[in-house]
Amino acid sequence: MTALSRVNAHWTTSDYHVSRRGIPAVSVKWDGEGSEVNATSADVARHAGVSRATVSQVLNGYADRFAPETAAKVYASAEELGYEPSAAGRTLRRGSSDFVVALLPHTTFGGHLQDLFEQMSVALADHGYTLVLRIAGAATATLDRLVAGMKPAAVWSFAPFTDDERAVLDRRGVLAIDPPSVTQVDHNRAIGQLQARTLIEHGYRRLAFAHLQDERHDPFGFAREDGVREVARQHGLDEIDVTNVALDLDSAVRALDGLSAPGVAVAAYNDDVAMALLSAARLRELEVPRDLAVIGMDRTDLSRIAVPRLTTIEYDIVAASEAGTASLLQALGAGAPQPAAAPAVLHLIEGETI
Amino acid sequence: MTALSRVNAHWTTSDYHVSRRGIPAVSVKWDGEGSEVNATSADVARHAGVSRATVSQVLNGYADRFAPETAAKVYASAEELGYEPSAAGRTLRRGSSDFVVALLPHTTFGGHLQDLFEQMSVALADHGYTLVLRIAGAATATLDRLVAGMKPAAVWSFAPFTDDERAVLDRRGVLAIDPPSVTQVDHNRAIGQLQARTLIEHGYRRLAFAHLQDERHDPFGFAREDGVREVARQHGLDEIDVTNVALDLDSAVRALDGLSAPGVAVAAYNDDVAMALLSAARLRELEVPRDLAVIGMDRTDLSRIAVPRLTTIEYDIVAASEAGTASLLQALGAGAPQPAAAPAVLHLIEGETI
DNA sequence: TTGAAAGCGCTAACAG
DNA sequence: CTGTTAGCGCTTTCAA
Repeated sequence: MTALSRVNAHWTTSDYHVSRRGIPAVSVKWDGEGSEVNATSADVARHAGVSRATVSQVLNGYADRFAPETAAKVYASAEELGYEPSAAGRTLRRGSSDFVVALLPHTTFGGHLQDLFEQMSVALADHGYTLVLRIAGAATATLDRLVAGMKPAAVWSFAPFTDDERAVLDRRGVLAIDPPSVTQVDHNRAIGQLQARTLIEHGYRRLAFAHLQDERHDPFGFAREDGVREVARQHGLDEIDVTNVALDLDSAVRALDGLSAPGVAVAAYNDDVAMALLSAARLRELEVPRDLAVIGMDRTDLSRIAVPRLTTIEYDIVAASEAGTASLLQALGAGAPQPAAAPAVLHLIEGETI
Repeated sequence: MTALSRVNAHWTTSDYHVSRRGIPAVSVKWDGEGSEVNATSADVARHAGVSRATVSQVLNGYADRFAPETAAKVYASAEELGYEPSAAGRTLRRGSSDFVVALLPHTTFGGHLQDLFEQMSVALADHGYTLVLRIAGAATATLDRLVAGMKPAAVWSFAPFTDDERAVLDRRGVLAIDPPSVTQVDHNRAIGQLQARTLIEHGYRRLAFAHLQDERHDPFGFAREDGVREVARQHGLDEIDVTNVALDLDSAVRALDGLSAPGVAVAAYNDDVAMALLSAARLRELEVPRDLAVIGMDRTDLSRIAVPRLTTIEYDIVAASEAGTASLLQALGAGAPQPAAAPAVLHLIEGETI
């Protein structure tokens, strides 16, 4: 995994390489040479000796209305010509396209997000949908253009829609799918709860939560904090401390100084925050975990490399995404059977920091 | 920045929230109540008291062919009705859409990539294009479907296209833009050179390069290694050592043991690799930078938090992306003036590890 | 069991 | 200066 790894090439304008193959003036000959480009359904029909209507029907799942050999001819013809239906034509006729737009959250954009989208891409492709991605934070005006222009079958978001996004999607009448904030909160709460329970099991009685202090909007931190607090109360502990950590050493040291360490056990928003606190502890010559205990969240590669290794929680994004995909397909009316039960997605990763 | 931060919510199928606003049967009344959804150019024309052709012309940059007040009526009408042209209709007519597909490299997917795409989104939107993202590396069959169906104005890639991708794009006759591998190599070479020069300026005479050993394809490492080697030779140093580091402690320790430290100065593929080596050095009780010098690449947040702070190189992705966007627009025929000179994109970040 | 015809929204050529 | 017309590729009645 290379969650940390950044993009790392650069170029100048003149360095780019542009190519476009000559587009043949007429689309299809008699299968003359090599595979053809951009065959239309009319081409397929002619090649198969049937009408365009027949091609359309057969290729859209109504093959059983036709004689088997007719259907076979159509399939063969489409295959030979490398036919892919034009999204434009179909969209125009049907009123909405087969594209599904997924909004990429700007907040969390780790290395594993692509695994999620890859899983979704494949699952959706099986049902004839094509997944495209959009940066969520980008101006909602361009979202409006995208939705109005592309007429996607659905817009899906990993994080709850902002009010602006919601307004645009409603106005354009597009199927909009996001996790309702309530549940999102509950699940993030579960993360906080797991962190707190783990700390308490290890004997800690003074808990704290360290937020990531970031310029970007953080939709998750407060729910996690609540999860920690809740468990602390259930165990009759003192009210938890709450602090903010930006990803620089000064900020981490300041946060640590405010924490009335030694002896406190911190649930960190994520592994970055946890690592920052560990560095701060080292500067202050606190011993981990004796003087300061820390549990992270995410199981980044670097958290495993740290000395001592960070105790953290792993989130199985692929397992989680399968559930998300299922709900998306269900909303689209593509009868995906529901998975029997939600799979476990949270795993405690042992380290030496608690 | 939260390059490290992973996605961190989870959900089950039943948790998702689905909504679709009722779509009005008829698109436009006499501007009766609130803004209308999905007005067509015919609606705009009727509302403005002109023909559809006039609307089309005015809205596509030929307003000067008409009387000023006619154009004004059209603009006002479109505005009032919230008109966004249908991509499907336009695509059908024109043969290609206004979408530009950007392929997301699977290899490097750091937190800053979204800044790049945001910059591109805005720049393209100014010229009437809409950027959508695709995970590269996902089955090329779905790329084929996407290209054949969406008929994008261009497909742009940050990393050179694979042969499969190139074949699909050629076959569909779509404008394909990627950095040619030669230049890509040269620029990565510049990164290696800068690392080596920096180490040498600090007095080191025995250099090494540490690759990231990763399951994913690494298109950049070898060029960087070459850059380091080249500078080492120019300065008459011994041949450089080369090693591989996976992102776990065992691997890093093994690599370090093979390096004939103490005394060696390592140019790391990226900050992750550098951090792994620093952890290994700590385990082996080597003192940094006396026994082991390390320079990274990327300037991750955690590299700044490390004690001692990592000396590294920052890559200004937004400056770099501007050049990329310019070349894209140029290829699209949207006459973007070339930036005068390529901006500096590589910056040395001082730390205490060399 | 299959085909003919209409029309989705748009733009380009041409006519007035 | 502006409008009429045709047709991009597809799917969906409806008729044969």
